[in-house]
Amino acid sequence: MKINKSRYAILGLLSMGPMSGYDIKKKFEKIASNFWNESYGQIYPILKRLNAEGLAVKTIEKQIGKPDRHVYELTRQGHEKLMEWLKEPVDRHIGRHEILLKLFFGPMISVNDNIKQIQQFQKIYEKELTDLKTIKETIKMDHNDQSHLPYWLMTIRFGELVNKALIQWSRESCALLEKMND
Amino acid sequence: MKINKSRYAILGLLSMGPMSGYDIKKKFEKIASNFWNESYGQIYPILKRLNAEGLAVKTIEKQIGKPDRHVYELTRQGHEKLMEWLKEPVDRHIGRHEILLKLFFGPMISVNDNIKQIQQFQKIYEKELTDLKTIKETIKMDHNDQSHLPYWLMTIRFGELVNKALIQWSRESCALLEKMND
DNA sequence: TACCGCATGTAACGGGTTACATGATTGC
DNA sequence: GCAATCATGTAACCCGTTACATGCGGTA
Repeated sequence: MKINKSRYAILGLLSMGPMSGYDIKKKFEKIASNFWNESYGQIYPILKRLNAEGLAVKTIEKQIGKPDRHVYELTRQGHEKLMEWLKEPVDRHIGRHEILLKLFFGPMISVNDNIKQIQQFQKIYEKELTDLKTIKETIKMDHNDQSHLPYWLMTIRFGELVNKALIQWSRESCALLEKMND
Repeated sequence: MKINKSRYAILGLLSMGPMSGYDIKKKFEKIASNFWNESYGQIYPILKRLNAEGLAVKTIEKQIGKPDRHVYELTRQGHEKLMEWLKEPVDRHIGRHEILLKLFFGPMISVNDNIKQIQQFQKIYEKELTDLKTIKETIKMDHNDQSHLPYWLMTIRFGELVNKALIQWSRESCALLEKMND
């Protein structure tokens, strides 16, 4: 059994207020880019389907000088579908980290080349850790009602802990490889 | 630009010795299930392509009472293609953890329902942590040459650190939500 | 008798990204 | 004059899983 997460991601954003496809993309980039993103290629067809299935209603807002906005609002059924999904247990998520695959075949290249790979990997997550600080500030500004903030901060904390673990692993692994070099 | 990781995963396994599609699947399950898996729907077509592109050669081993084995062996070009890829820098990997998406819309359901979600999430990674011990033992048996072992243990260590971080996050988050309940 | 392991493969489907098409306004 | 922002959408891909088809031999 396979469920479409993007569908629920969009349903979820709409639950916080009426929005257009364009708004949805921007919102994800602004406040959830640390763990989620959606492309227009997903968003627009999904909105169409949500509308067809009676989970959202569409209103067209005319604008002058700018294209029309197609604003979607959740129906009661939409809210219910979302809540159902929120209560369903999550399933295991396999990482498929490319660095692990490369390291798995480590002996094919030199120890130094492996060290370089890990160092580059480490840099990615060090940057991510500093980026998280910016997102944290952004969401503290953005939340309209009190209720979302604690949950949003949990997603930040998740990123902090995981990134720190990845950095620690990088340091450990490099140290190990450097010992092998002697 | 988009590269096919499965292709290189298979190329990598073949670099450790001639193998059939069936062997490849079993090998991944046995020694890399903590971070990688491939389905037959990927493996067989990829092997066909590797052969067509001159990266692997195919030999058919007849067996009695069992189906023929189509054994693939890397060519020199195959080895080179693999080494090239191993040296290419890895790119950022966005998690798309369903639990974070659900938590993001946490206020839609009760605090207790959110706690339940996190507890279930935590259980998954506690189990994963104990499973890692088994895999660790398996790979200590399985490695034929000395060279791979340290790298394989690094992939295990990766899992240990990340899973521990996820468990810690679960505990912290549950504690936070329980405080909100009062 | 029924299922599991061995072993190959394909077809259908669903998920997701990227590139493209359109077109007005605003700012450098 | 050029790029960016606003705003919608589609088509072509690639990636990946699942289900199915085939068929022998051993075990419970």
